[in-house]
Amino acid sequence: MSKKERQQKLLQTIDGNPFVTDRELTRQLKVSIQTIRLDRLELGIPELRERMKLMAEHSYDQVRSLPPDEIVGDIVDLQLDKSGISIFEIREEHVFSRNGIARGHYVFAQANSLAVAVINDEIALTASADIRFVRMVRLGEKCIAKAQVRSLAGRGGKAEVDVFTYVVEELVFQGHFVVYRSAVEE
Amino acid sequence: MSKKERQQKLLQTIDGNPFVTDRELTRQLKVSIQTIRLDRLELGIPELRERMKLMAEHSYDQVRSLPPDEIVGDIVDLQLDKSGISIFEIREEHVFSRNGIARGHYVFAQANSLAVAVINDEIALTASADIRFVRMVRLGEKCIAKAQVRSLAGRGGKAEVDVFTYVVEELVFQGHFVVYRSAVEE
DNA sequence: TACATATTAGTACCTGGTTCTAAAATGAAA
DNA sequence: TTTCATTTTAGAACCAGGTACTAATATGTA
Repeated sequence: MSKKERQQKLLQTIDGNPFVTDRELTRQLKVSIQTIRLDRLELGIPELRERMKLMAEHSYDQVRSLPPDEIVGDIVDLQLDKSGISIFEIREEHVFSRNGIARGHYVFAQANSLAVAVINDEIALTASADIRFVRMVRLGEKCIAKAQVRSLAGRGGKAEVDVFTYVVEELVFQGHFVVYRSAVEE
Repeated sequence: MSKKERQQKLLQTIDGNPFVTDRELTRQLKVSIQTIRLDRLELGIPELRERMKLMAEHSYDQVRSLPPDEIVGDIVDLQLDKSGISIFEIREEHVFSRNGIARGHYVFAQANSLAVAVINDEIALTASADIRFVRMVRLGEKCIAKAQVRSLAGRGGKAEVDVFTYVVEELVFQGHFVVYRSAVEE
């Protein structure tokens, strides 16, 4: 493998998983750790901790600068174990090309992500869900999902989260999620 | 200032700025660094790097939405209006970085895609669904989703599709989908 | 005065690096 | 084949921001 190829692969790998350490990269690319570090230097890729810091700052800024009605990012408001709001714009790649209607799983994914994000626990996984697609969502529409934590069992229990998704003022989706939460590491 | 008061202030300070180091905290609270660390220990506040890592993972997991693929999973068998089988392998990009467990919406997306694909109609949209994540799916596992059409109203009506997803022989997901079908172009 | 609690000090050690120097391997041109 | 540049590897010193542990000293209070 040439240097160019390796650096290409390095970029891809780190892009696919930014939490990878140099040591893990040596195993994947079969070169010494010094080479990895020279490559990162040449490519301008910061070290793991710096990458995590940048991501953390970015998300922190996002949640901080909560623009009341402006549409910017994904999660615009998050009160752990209480509520959250996320915004998702339906684009080309989310719709059936035939009719411009959003595929259900994108609308679900937004709600599911939010339901999981709002639960303040190391591990939060969806256990079950009861969902209803109230009306079709079309290309270009902005889905505003609002989550409310309804009940919250102690650590290691289950939480119930209701999510309502609106386009402007109109309800397009509703879901009742049971989220499994646990601090255990299995 | 009492211990309680100080710990209260510590919580507030870190909450207000999670990127603060212990050294900076000593300056603000006028106690030794050991006291700061004992306080963090008692309050269960992780160290700066761990805090940043958690934030980064949280936002990263959140940001990762579904791939812009038309259909999630490979459909390997399809008998329109009857049944279908799709295979989907859980890879890096589908799991929570922290624990390698698949995000629920991918498993849902596979089932949803299949439920829609199995309906032989110009437009087929998910109307509602009742789903259950039976067990967690892990990195590298192959999900085999099997769909069965249960009932089929005439054109313009609703169809009911059951999807069961397995890893090897083990059931990991089950869902009952109500799919809206229509030849109308609205 | 005695005792418990709280605080401070100091050391060894950890991860995941940076920075620097230097040796070895590899490849291509003369 | 020799020569030279590039590439790769190695190793040591050092860094931030900690943890874990031991031990000494303050401080309040009964």
